[in-house]
Amino acid sequence: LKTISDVAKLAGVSRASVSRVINNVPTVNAEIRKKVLKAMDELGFIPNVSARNLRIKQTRTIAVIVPLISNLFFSRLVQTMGIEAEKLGYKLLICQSRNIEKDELNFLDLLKTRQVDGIVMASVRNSWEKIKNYLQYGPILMCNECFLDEDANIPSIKIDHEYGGYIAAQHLLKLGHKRIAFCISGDDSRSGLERKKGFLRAFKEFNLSFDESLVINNAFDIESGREIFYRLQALEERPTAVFTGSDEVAVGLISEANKNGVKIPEELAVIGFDDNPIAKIIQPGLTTIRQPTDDIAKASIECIIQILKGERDFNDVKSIVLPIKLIKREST
Amino acid sequence: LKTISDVAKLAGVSRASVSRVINNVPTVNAEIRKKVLKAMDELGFIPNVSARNLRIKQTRTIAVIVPLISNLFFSRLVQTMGIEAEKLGYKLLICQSRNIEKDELNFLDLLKTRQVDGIVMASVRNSWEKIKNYLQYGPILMCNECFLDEDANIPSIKIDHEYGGYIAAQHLLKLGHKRIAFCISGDDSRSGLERKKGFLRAFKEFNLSFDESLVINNAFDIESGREIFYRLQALEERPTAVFTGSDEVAVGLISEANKNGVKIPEELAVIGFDDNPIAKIIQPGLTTIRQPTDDIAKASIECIIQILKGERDFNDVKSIVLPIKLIKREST
DNA sequence: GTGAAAGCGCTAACAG
DNA sequence: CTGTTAGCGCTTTCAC
Repeated sequence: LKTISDVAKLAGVSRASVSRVINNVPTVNAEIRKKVLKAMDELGFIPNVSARNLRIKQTRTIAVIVPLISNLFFSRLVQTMGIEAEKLGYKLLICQSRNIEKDELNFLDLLKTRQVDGIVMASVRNSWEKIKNYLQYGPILMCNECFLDEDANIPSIKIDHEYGGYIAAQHLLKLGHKRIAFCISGDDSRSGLERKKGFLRAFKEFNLSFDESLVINNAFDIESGREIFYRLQALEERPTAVFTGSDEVAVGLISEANKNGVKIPEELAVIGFDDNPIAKIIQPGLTTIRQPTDDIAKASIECIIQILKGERDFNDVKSIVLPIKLIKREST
Repeated sequence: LKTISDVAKLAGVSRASVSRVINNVPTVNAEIRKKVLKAMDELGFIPNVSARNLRIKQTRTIAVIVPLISNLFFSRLVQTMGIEAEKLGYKLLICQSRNIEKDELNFLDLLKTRQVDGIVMASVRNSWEKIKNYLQYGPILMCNECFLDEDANIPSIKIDHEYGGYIAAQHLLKLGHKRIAFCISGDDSRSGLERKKGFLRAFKEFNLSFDESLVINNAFDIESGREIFYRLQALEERPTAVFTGSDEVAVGLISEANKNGVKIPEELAVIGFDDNPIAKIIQPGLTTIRQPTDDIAKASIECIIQILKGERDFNDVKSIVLPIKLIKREST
């Protein structure tokens, strides 16, 4: 494998000149550029990126932390992030924390060890206390997640989860539902708690009280949706509607309802979150809250790259909130 | 940010000793180890991985090339690969080629530029001629894909696509279908062509001829499944069954059939491929060919890492074929 | 505009 | 078992 010195020797110039040609420094004599290019071509020279990284103290790589990538929302989010990063000349390293705090910290260590230039957290399990220690090593951006701590001071690109919970509840309450189950992905996820706040706000506006026993944790995939159906059926006082927090959970739940002859929405109304393609596939079509997934992904990547390039100051970015809306289909 | 020299100075030992402690070299005096550890801790020392990579000429990173990650099959594949790589101490860089030849080559360049140690190709668009030039820079493994060229000599972990096409066709032919549409993901994908071979073999066994006008290209997601439904409906001589090549396509197609009152399987039988969770969600349940996605992913990662560690010789690995099977549900 | 030289932070012979 | 030494391949002042 050839190095910059081999090229310099063959072209009869200095290594510095070769480096300048590689990096498209404009003030290089056309003659030299030509000779260098020719030599590079002849030798099949390819610059060694590790060496370059060491020297410039950058990797042009950013990490994104998600729980698991096969989740429909996250796979789409990460797909768009990857394409966007690529476009801007960066690599995206996808890190699956599986909601394990320890793993999440290990991925944050990528910043310390200089393996990535910045991190986008599309999922957080650790406390703000823990996370903030990493900020000294590079920029961290929250993507659709948040800290409940008042003093958490970190830029975030997200939707208004509180409002999402609010419009979901409002929609169901307007339809006359009074007992509504509320699902949270993961165990007390923060965005889930935000949504719950909005949910409760709607109940308050309707002068109704929410039965806390109807909160269901760890609802994150099709399989958990199936289980939740049976759990709800087993209740003495069954709810007449359920907010699932994700389309995947909704779809699992509806599928099981269909199998058991429970009519949706007559016997149980279902509202999802995200608006994935499966929301249109299931029968009946799923009413849901649409998230602008691609916009969230693009904005996150653009933002962190701007910060890395110094085009934007980390402390100036506060919170960017993207719009959501209710998509009415047949499940409510 | 502290370096190994800072630690050495504080601990009163040489940089080499610090390095040995970092790398858990066993032959280090306990006393020295303790002093070094203490110094590292005091200084908050974190080794710089770029420097290490440069020195050892490795990155402990492998790349996997897929078309797009939000596809249900690939997101699951890559999820498992990521977890497996992590377990074995490697990072997985996910590269989305979007089926663009140029992009695929750009990702292969990661090998040349020493940014990754090896590559797993879960998708190939370029010719064997092009790909083989990259083998001199590091190991490349095919994952569920293949080259049609006779002389292509490269290890691959995959299912028997030919057999998959065969059992799908056989199942439908046994049910009495004679006109069956055949979908291929992408445009002449290689695994798709393999499947078609098996498809034709079954026709031959039944002494039937296959109508080439029933081949449909570029079938890869839910949306294309929808379109295919209408395309099939528009035909003069409609097929009575369709092999979609993926569950996503099948589900899009069935969804549209339901909407239009076309009875599945009475008016149109549908068979998918993969056996994703959505196969059980759609109504009627989707008959499909189950791929051992997780096994494929694990075997691929294990294999390439063994090669990288020198525990296995690149040229000894031939082809590893994993079993598939027909899952009968209600759509056929 | 170009080259010489220093050094990014780490590891691995080698000698002791 | 430990320290000295010599780079890995590249970029970037700083003179010229």
